[in-house]
Amino acid sequence: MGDDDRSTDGRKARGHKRRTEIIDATLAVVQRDGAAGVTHRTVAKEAGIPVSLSTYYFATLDDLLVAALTSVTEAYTARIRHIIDNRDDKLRGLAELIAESAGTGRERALAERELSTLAARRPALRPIARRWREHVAELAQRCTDSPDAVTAVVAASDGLCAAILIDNAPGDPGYVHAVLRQALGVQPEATRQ
Amino acid sequence: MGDDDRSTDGRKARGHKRRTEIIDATLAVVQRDGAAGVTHRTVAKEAGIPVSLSTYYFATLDDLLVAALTSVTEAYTARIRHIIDNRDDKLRGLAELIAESAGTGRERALAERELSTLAARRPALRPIARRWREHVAELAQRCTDSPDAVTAVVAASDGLCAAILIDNAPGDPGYVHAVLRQALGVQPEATRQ
DNA sequence: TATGTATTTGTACGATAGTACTAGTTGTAC
DNA sequence: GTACAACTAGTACTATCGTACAAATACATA
Repeated sequence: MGDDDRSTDGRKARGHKRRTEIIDATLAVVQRDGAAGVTHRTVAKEAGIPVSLSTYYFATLDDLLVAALTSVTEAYTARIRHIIDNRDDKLRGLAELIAESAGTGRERALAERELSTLAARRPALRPIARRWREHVAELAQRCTDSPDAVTAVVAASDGLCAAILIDNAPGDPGYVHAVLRQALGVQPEATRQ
Repeated sequence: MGDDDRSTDGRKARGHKRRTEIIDATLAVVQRDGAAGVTHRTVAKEAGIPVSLSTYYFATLDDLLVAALTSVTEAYTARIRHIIDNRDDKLRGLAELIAESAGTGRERALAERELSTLAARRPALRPIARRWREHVAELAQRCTDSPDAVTAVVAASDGLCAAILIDNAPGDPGYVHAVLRQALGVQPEATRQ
């Protein structure tokens, strides 16, 4: 009756943990070498496990990429949902989240974009990639009644991310916030929360 | 003194033509199978030429992808420039260009996005990918004096493209135009050309 | 403790990749 | 026409890929 992880977790829990480790290793590879660099071997090396263990949890490479994209998207949508539920100045929260992409999470954001591009070509992945967009839309709906404004905010959010990544611009939350407000159509002196 | 293409073109011109053919074949492969499907062999097969001919014009696979991205981006920026120079209702022209992505050019637009994502990871390609963004900005500057509005339009343009591609939405020029106007911050009854 | 299942590992096979190499062909300039 | 350079083509080498497979180990449960 040891008290280390192995004994207390149970097989099912440990299996789930391994799965998560492999997904994390996959994301690390995507961050470092891009989606094209993802192979069972590179992932296994990153995770410090034999190749056959990677194929044990993800029979095909496609399964692995799907799982990685799902994981990334769920994490992102969770953050947006948190802003929607707990934040008064939602647009500001969104701006900070976007700006953060340029800071510590730049490579991470790049990986997300790469995986989302991958999703455009795989119908099975489209619903997943679409989800974060729906969450941003829901956030925007709390700030305006205009459908066009909602669409503009969603599109601008995506475009701002891309701009920050490609232009390698500094992710200034204030600047991003100003642009989002512009897309929202609010007057600077009369911002709706 | 023949009058067929081979004789009149000269060696240099024919070489350039071959180069273009290979680039087009590359874009066709990207459209069909994505950037990951681009290999010297698939491109050569698509172009109907032996593999070694592809490597003759593009020593490495990277050279080929760089050339393909450059070609795509130049074509796109040329169209934007045409709108800037010859169109009165510039925002409308931009909207139509974006909406067109969902119609006949959907696969094409998808290829462009894929290649642009590729560019985010290769510093050498960033200036090229950035160029179309600068052109859109220039277009927007003809419609407003607000820097934030310009940024919003550029970001929204990119985001709208992505939305159309991923959500597979219908590319309605009127709708796109409305959203762009929203980003621009003009009132529906007082559109500044 | 015994057993069955989940997990882990090492190894191997066929396919395909990038790219180098050599030889043949074509067009141009003298 | 002759020589030179550009172009075209076939082939082969090495590396790495996805994936399959069998054996070994660990662990929960009876």
